[in-house]
Amino acid sequence: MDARRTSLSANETRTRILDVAQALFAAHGFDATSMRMITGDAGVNLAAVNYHFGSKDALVQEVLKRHLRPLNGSRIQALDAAEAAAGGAPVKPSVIVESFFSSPLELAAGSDAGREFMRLLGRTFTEPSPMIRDFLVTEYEEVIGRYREAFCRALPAVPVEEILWRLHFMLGAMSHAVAGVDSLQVLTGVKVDEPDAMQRMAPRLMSFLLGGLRAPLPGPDGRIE
Amino acid sequence: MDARRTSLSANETRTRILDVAQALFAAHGFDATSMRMITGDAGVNLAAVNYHFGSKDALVQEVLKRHLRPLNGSRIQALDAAEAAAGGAPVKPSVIVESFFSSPLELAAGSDAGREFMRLLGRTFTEPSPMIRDFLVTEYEEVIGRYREAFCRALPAVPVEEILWRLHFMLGAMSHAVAGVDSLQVLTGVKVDEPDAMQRMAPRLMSFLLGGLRAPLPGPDGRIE
DNA sequence: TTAGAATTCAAACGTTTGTTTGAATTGATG
DNA sequence: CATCAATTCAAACAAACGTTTGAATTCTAA
Repeated sequence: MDARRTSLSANETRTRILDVAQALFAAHGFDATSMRMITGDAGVNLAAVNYHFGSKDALVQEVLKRHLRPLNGSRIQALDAAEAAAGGAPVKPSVIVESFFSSPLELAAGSDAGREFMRLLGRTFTEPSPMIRDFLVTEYEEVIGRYREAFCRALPAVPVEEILWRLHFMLGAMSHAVAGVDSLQVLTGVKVDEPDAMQRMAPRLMSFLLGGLRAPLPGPDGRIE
Repeated sequence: MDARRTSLSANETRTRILDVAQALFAAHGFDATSMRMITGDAGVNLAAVNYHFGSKDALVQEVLKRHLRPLNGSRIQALDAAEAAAGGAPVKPSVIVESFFSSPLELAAGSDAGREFMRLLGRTFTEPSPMIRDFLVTEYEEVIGRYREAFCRALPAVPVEEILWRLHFMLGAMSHAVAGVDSLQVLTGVKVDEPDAMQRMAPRLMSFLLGGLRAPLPGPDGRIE
């Protein structure tokens, strides 16, 4: 009826669905977000999600892929650059950590949508659904492999298993930190919701991660020192 | 029809529901676990949950409370003991960390059910549901307050906000680590499923946390050193 | 302008969800 | 043994879920 535009272009419908779905997934979780909530908020027909994406599961994957692909791409790019700068020599652990964690932190600090996505991604790691589990394994396979190799070259004296544990811990710390984890947020009083929270958090998290990475390994008896 | 016992005692029905619910919640998440799955696996009638607990939400809270109450109780007990041992003087940060994190790690290492519960608890932190959020805030209020105070007394030179950030990071690292986070588990190759995984993880995590806690604070410009 | 593909739409599909009901059964107490 | 409360049970409830359908509409090209 409008003189200018009476309906959305096909691509605009897609991106509006993706934007709204990301916001709702982040706010309520995948299961608690219904197709009717998504299409309602997006102002599109209920059948639009199935038409454009096939199913709700496919939409979930598409929402995650949209920003995760570029994110892991820039992680690999950063590691490539660091290795090139090192010229054959192993890259320093701190540089590896920095190149792995600066991309997501910049994404989270860059825009509201970026913060929203990282919050969603942090929650996604704890999703037990096989579909999401398989998706994450596929998406992270390459980047984790590259960084594991880089760590092993940088710390040849440290057993691989120890490196994997620390990588696991670091991923968990960042994941929870950017996810906000509202409960802990309220408990600790740290406000992750504010727009500039990520800028203030990033250097603190990076320092914490490097401190953890450099911590002395526990002896065979479990004693720390 | 059995000569020995034809039905369950009322309390046995309750605990069987709690046990089965905990296992299913940990395996599939709260939303993806239906009342019919719970009552079916427990071998009780569908209406039993509503009769004994009132609602599914109430069952969720009861499952969490059952082990979280004693867990946070022993945390406070450990801090009490540490403060008594210090006799008026501030408790060393490493001792505070140890007293906070050793209880959950022991719980996770003690039994399959303990590991299962800690895995569930780790996932619970990322649940966006208001009901769970409010529940966690209430349950953690006291213990977080006590430990925050202890940290502030131990590190008077460090601003409160910095302490809260680090507490937040440490909680995230442990939470993710014990939750297993199957995706990362597969990616990093770290097997958290095995029975003795927690015993091997605990000292490594503790060392990592202390390293992060002791890391240098970033300067006002965000530089680490 | 017209034919055909792409997209939108309202309506309904069959399932599954958590919860409730009222009768049947069990356990404890007198 | 009789009584009453506690518990279990099969059955049904309304509501919400993801998905499908076929017609209506819009867009694209010839």
